[in-house]
Amino acid sequence: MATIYDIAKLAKVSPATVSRALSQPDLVTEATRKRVQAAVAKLGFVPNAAAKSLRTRRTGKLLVTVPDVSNPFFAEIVKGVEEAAQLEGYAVLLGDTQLQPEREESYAQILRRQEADGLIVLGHRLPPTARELVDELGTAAPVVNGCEFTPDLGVPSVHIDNAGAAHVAMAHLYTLGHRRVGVVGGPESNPLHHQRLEGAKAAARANRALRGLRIESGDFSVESGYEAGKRMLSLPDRPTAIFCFSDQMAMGVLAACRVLGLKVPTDVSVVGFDDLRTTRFLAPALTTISQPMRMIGSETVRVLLGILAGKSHPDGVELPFELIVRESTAPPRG
Amino acid sequence: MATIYDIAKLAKVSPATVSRALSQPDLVTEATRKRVQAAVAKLGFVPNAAAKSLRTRRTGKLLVTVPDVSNPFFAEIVKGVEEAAQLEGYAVLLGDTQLQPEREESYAQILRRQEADGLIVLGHRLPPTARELVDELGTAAPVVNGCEFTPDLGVPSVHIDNAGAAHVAMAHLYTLGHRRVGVVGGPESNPLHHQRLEGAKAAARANRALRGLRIESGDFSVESGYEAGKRMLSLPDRPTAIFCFSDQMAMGVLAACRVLGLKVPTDVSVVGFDDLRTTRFLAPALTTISQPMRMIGSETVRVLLGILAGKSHPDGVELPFELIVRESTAPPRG
DNA sequence: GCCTGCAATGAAATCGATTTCATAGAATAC
DNA sequence: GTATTCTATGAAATCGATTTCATTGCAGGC
Repeated sequence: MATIYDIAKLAKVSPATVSRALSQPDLVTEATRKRVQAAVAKLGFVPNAAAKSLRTRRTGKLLVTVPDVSNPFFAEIVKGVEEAAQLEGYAVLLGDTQLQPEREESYAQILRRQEADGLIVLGHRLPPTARELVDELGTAAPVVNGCEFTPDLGVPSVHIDNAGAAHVAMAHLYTLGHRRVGVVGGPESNPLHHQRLEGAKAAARANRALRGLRIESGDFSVESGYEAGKRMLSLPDRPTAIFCFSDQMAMGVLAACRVLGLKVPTDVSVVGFDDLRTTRFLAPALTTISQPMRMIGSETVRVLLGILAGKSHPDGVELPFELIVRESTAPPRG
Repeated sequence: MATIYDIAKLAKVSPATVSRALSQPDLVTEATRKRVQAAVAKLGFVPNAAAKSLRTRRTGKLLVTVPDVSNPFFAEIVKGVEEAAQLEGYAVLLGDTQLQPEREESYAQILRRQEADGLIVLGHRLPPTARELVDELGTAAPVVNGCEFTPDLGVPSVHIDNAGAAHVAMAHLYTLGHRRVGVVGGPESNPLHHQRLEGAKAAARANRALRGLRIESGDFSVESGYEAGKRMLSLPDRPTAIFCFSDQMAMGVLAACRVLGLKVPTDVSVVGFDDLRTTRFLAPALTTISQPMRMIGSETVRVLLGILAGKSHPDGVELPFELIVRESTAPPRG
């Protein structure tokens, strides 16, 4: 592997000049720049990243930790992150935490070792090492949260108004005339779950239907939606509509309906959350809350790079959502 | 940030000893190791990755390039990669190429700059820089291909027998009694597409049904499956069964059937490919070829680490597939 | 014609770890 | 008891870039 010294020798200049010719071209004459470039081309020189990063204290990498990349919701956000990062000249280090604290921590260490310039956490807690960093540096800590907003995290967050979105989804069902509405939520420990549940309850209250509200929790996966759906729909006074906190769970509920011989939306209305790319192709096409996943990803990058550039964004960013009405919701029968 | 020199001073040893105490503990006495560890704990020392990597020429990172992370098929493979990598102490750099040659190339450069120890390509071509590397180093080049096997790539590959799998899927349809069978393939340029098409044709030939074979191409996405399905099913002598080269396209075909008022499997049988986690929850549950995506991911890591350890795997690995019969296939009507 | 200021360059220090080589002292061999 | 091998450690070189500081030479000001 050729080094900057080899280039220097070949171009008959000092290594310092080579460095300048490559990273700050306007500091050298046209002539030397040309000579350096020629030498670079001839030897196929590529600067060593470790050496550069050791000196400059920049790695050009952003670390993203995600509970599960194979979950299409997160995959879409990661895609947005990657896209924005690449556009800004950064590479993406991906950490799949599987919600295991040890994995979360082990990825946070990567930031401490200065193997990445910043951290994007798609999840609701900061591992100890990241916590320390945030406590030390305050709003200058290069840590941003994506999609799961919790004020006590102490880092900027990019998210939608989850309570508001849940409210809108439920209001849609109440407006159609439903009174007994089921909610398939996320894990109890999840702040998203709580925010959405708050919104859902508020809507129920506003429609004097709190009593008809039934709540089950899942883990956002199709399987858990299927199970929760079966439980809920086997009740004697089963709900006439179900609002799920993810499209995947809604898909599970749809499958549960089929198994139980219930027609959607005739017997049961179903609303999802996320608007994954495939949801509109489900049978029936799913009514859902659309959230801008790509943009959540790209905005986290923007906020993070802002912090790296010295601008702090203590409050993060709130992005818009939208209720998309498709075929899976209708007035209750009779 | 504390450095190894600070630790050395505090522990009253030389930096060399600190380094040894941390990376090769059996080279130092128990006593000094303890002193060093105490100092490390006290100062919260974390070794600088760039410095380490500059000296050792190892980064502890593997680069994965993928056409589209938000495609659940690739997301699942990436998950397998991440899992295996983390288990072996490696981190994963993720590159989403969007099939754009410039992006592919820009990621290959990362390998050249020695920002990663190896490259996993999920795709069917090597960008120029990776090509060079492979030409230079031969089977010692730390480059592995995942899922899209082409012998002329010149790098080991982890994949299933795509032609064989397509053959099995088609044979299933012919055994049910179908004669007019449609195939929704991938892009013409895609080697996977060709291998599967070969297998499909062979099956058609073996069943004397070549004439009834109709071929459309998509791009593996739901949308393209939907379009291809509509085209195919609007024909006067429409096929009674359709084999899609991805579950996503099969999902699109299912949606097309609904729009055209055709029942699956009564009017049309549909077979997918991949067995994504959600396909069994589709309506109707999809008959498909199951391929071990996670394992494809983890095996690429294993092969790659093998190469880094000096073992070459010129032939790569072929993993098993399986036909999973669910509800979307049945004998043709009448 | 001399002084000042700027542009272009080079020498050498620097980033923070690892590793080679040398050395002192302890352990073993005979 | 002496020679020899280990063991534990330290000094200094090293990885490959960037950057500070110094120097040279030339243009412009007076």
